[in-house]
Amino acid sequence: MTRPRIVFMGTPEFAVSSLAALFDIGDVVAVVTQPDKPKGRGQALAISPVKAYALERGVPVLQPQKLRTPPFSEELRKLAPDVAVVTAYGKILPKDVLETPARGCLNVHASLLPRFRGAAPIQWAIAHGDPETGVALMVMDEGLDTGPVLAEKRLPIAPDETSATLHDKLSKLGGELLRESLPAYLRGELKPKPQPSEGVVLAPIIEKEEGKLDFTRPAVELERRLRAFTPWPGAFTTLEGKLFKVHRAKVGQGSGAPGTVVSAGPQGLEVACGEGSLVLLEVQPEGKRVMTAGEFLAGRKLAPGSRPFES
RNA sequence: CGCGGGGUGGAGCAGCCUGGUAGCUCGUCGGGCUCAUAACCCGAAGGUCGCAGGUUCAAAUCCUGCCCCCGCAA
Repeated sequence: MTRPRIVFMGTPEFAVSSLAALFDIGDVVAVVTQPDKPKGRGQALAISPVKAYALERGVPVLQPQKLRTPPFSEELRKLAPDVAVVTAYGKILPKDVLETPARGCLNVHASLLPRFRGAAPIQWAIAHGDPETGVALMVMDEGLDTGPVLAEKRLPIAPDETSATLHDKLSKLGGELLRESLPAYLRGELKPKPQPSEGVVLAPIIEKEEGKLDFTRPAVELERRLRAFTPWPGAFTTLEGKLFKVHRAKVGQGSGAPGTVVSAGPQGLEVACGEGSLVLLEVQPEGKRVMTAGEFLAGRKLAPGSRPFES
């Protein structure tokens, strides 16, 4: 076929490399992204990373408030797309939208389906302690990440992986997956393969509360969650009523009543957990910059046996 | 004008309210002790207290403006 007409839908940084890949595959006739929203300390209106990139490439940008009223599918139909590619758009697509592109809507999802269906697959893959994850290209249906899979690429999860690092790797991998598989799909060479009914795990959107450190849990779990929820919402507790963030920690062998300080020194601030202990390495008191546990302890003595955290 | 915390020797903090000798825990340098150690002892260097004005006999401390860092929120 001639160069396919592609409509891209996506919003955050993660989606940018997918969009970039599409320019090598066909004509990107429009980019759909979430409306501009106030962001940052000054509450200035910010455009999405996808919009910024689209503007750079001179592609028309659509930012519908709603996909149903007025019917977004009408606008989409006028673009006569051969296919729509969706990467982290942030909204459920209604049926009439899914049916508008001639070859359907494809989704780049950041997990090995059917594991981690949902909004936060990267985070949950780390939180679950999975040894590997990946990206999947699937044909969208009306369910939540339930469509048949066309192709996937795998990636090991490093022991010190955070969602920040994994996010970048998978984003890039998503672009590669599109370059390799989308042309083949458009030529009719890829067969959608229904997801197995076994092994389904949901990856619900992360709430701020998820980052709260519960020292009654095993240290291994807390350490994984810390990495999973970096950079957002992070791992935190409170110290004298003020927010106390933990940016880096490792599992230790100490023991004691959950939440008590096992040891405090240049090597870290060791806190007893339900199982084992968590050695806090980099922390950040509210209003302060990130600092090592040693630096923090130089100005704030925490005696072993005390229980300063009020989470 | 979205809310809030903070800028004090190299690091982290106290002092500011109730102006008048710049303190603490580390680090650094020199010396000592020890089989040894994140140890301990002795001594030393190092600060225009973010910047600019103002009030005052006197400002880290009170007042005004500006710069920078950070938390919340999104």
